Amino acid sequence: MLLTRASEYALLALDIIRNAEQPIGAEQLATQLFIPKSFLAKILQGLAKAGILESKKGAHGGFILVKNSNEISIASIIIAAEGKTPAVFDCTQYTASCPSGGIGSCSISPFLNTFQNKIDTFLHKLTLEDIFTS
Amino acid sequence: MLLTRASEYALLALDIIRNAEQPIGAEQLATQLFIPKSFLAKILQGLAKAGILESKKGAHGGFILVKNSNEISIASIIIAAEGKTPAVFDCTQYTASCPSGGIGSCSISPFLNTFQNKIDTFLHKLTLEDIFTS
DNA sequence: CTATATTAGAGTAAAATAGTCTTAATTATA
DNA sequence: TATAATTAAGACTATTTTACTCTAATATAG
Repeated sequence: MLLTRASEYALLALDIIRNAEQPIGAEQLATQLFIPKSFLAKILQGLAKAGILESKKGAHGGFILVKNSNEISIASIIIAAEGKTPAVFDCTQYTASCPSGGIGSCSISPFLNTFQNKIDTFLHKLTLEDIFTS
Repeated sequence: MLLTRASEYALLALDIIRNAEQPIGAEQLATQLFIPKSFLAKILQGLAKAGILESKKGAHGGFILVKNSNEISIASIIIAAEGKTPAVFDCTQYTASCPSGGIGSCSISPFLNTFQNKIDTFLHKLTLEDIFTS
């Protein structure tokens, strides 16, 4: 699979956060979504580090959006949630055993690159607003 | 990652097979590509079952293409190699714990479906000939 | 008949996924 | 200022997937 549960949870949580007026805590989000709190908390931390969310500590703290929904790309959300760009196939992971001489020089690299670019472009053009207002 | 090594090896092997006149054995392909023979053999079996390759047993046996390169979609190759369609995110895998009431009814399903369709379409339109003659 | 191949299926080691748990830091409010 | 609420950080763990291997059976050219 291209995406893991981290992206799923991130997007589900952001849909709630974007419609809220006040900061929402990890616990409330987790309860509302029926997902594990501590795992969600980790994901929200990542979104905050990426500058997508602002976190407020202490009583009545929680998370709020930093920008408008239409200024947040789905790509940035997924990259923050996954910790990396979602890859079609990552040759660099197998550096030591690349059948071809060097990374990116085998017969299937052109296809892999084209495919990856399609995905990157799709995700960068889409915003948080786009995917929920269909 | 969307694809695993099975797809990588399948495509690399098919590039060699399509340029050959005679059946090529799993061993020769594995040697030529510097990849494990028994693993490749398994993948080639899958391609044969899918009707992409014809396998010939016994001495001087091996694998040959059943159709022309431009009649074999990349989708069919990848599905045969992976044993399933490459999925963006497979909700059905988590049936028991779907936060939303039912599969396909949560707030991110429209996005997931659109994304998946983009990928499916891309892979179905591409043929084995396309990806090597660029 | 025999050497050469694929076929089928079980088994396995390493890595990734999907979490948990604990301790520390911060802050609103009584 | 004490305290309850809340995020932050990092180590730890169970389960699943990936990427294989191995063995025995089957088929076939010569």
